[in-house]
Amino acid sequence: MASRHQAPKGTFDVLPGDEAAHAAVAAAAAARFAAAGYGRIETPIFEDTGLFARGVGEATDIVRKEMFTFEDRGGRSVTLRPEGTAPVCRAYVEHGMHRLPQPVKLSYSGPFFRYERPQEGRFRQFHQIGAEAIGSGSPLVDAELILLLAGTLADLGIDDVELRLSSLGSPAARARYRDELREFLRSREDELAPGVRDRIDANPMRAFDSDDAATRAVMKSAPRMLDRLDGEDAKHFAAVRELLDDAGLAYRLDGTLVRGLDYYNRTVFEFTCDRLGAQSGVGGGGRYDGLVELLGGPPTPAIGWAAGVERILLAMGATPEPEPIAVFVVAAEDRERAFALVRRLREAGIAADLDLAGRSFKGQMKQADRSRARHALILEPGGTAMLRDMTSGEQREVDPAELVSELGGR
RNA sequence: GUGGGCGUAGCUCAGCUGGUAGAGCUCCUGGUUGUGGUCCAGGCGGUCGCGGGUUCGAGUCCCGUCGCUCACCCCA
Repeated sequence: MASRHQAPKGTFDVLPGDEAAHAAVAAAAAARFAAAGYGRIETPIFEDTGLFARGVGEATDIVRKEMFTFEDRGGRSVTLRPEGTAPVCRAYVEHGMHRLPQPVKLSYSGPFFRYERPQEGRFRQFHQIGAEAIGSGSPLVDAELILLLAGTLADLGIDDVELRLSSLGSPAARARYRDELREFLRSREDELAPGVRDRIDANPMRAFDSDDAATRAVMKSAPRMLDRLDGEDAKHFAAVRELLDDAGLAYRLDGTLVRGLDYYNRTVFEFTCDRLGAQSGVGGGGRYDGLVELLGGPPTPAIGWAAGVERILLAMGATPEPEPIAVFVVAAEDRERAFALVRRLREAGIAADLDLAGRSFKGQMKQADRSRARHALILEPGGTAMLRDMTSGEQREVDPAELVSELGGR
C-alpha cells in the first residue's frame, strides 16, 4: 500500500466521478426549495454541546453515544452537528426571527456527523438536505413539507419509496400512551421475545417491529397511538391526511413509526426504500412544536425534515454523468499556440481543454476521446486546423480565429 | 458497543497440501514518421494492511493489531 493515510473510519472522498451525482441531488432539492419559498440557511458545522444535549434529548442514542464531541482550546465543549433542526432553531431564536412574517421557511444542505459503526448507507460523516418551517401550526405546513420531500425524490427519478405517516399527538398524550404500552407489554412479558422484553423501558415502540411470531401475536392486541389521539391532535392529523389525499400522494398509516429524536409531536413521517439494506430510511421528519421554546425562544410551532444524500444516491441507482467538454485542442508541436487558443475559447465561455502531460500525438487524440470532448481541434503546422466530430469521426477544415463563433461561444 | 466475512499492483482478482510474487483492466510508448474508440507488442507499477511467532524457508500456518465490509443496536 503506497499511501499510509486513509480517510478516517466512516468517512469518504467524493471524487470527480461521483460529484455530478451529489450535485444533482443538491440541485433538485434547491429547485424545489426555491419554488416553495424556502430560503437557504447555513449554520456552523459545530455547535455548543449543550445545544444538542438539550435540543435533541439527553436520553436519545444520538446524544448518549453518537456525538463527535471535543474540547476547544478555551475549554469549551463543542460537538460536530449530528442533525440540523436544533442548530436551525438556535439560529431562529438567536436572530429574533419570530419578528419576521411567520412561518420562517428555511432549507439547508451539508455534512453531518455521528460516531457510529459504519455500514451500507451509514457513515460518520454524511450529507443531508433538509427543510424547516418555523412559526406555524397549520396542517397546511405539514402537507407542504411532506410534498416538498416527495417532489424532490420524484424529480430525482426515485419511484419505489414508501411514505409512512403517523401522529404522536401532544407530548403529554405521547407520554401517556408510552406508559400504557409499557404496562401492556409487562402484562404479557412472558410471551415476548427476549430482545423485546429487554427494551420495554428503553424503547417499547420497538416491540411492533419484532419478527418473532409470539411477539407479533401479542402486539395485535396492543394499544395503538393513533387510537389515542385526543381532539385537536386528531383533527390536525385528519387535516394533514386530507391535504395529502387531495395532492394524490400515497402513504401508509403506521402508528409504530418511531423517530429518533425527543422533540417530535403530532405529525411524523418517513420515506423508506427497501432496496437500501438495513438502513431503509431515505428521509423523514415531523413536527416539533416545543423545541424553539425549549431553546429559549417564544412558544413556537414548527415542523421539518431531513434526508440523507448518500441514501438518496443509493435509491437512485443510475447516477448522472459529468458534463462533456466542447473541444479538445490537439497539437503535435506548437503547444503555445494550442494553449493560447484554449485560453480564448474559455474566455468565450466554451469548455475547452488540451494535453498538459507531453503526450504523443496519438496520446493526445486518446486523451481527447477520454475527456469526452464533443470535438477535437487538430492544429496543423501551416496554421490551418481540422475540427473533428468525436462521435461521427467527420472532420473539416476550420479557421482557428473563427472557432469561437463556430462553436457558439459568446 | 457486540458478532460474521474480507485485506496481494491505481482498480477487479488468481496464487493448490508453506519453496524467494501473477493475470486482466487502467496508464505511457510503439506498430500507423500528424488522427481517438478495435487489434498487436513493449514498458511503468507490489514494504503481499501492520507487528510478532512457528519454520531451513511464510502471501500461504498461529497470535495480536489496524482497516474495510455486512448485520445487531439505532438511525439520514
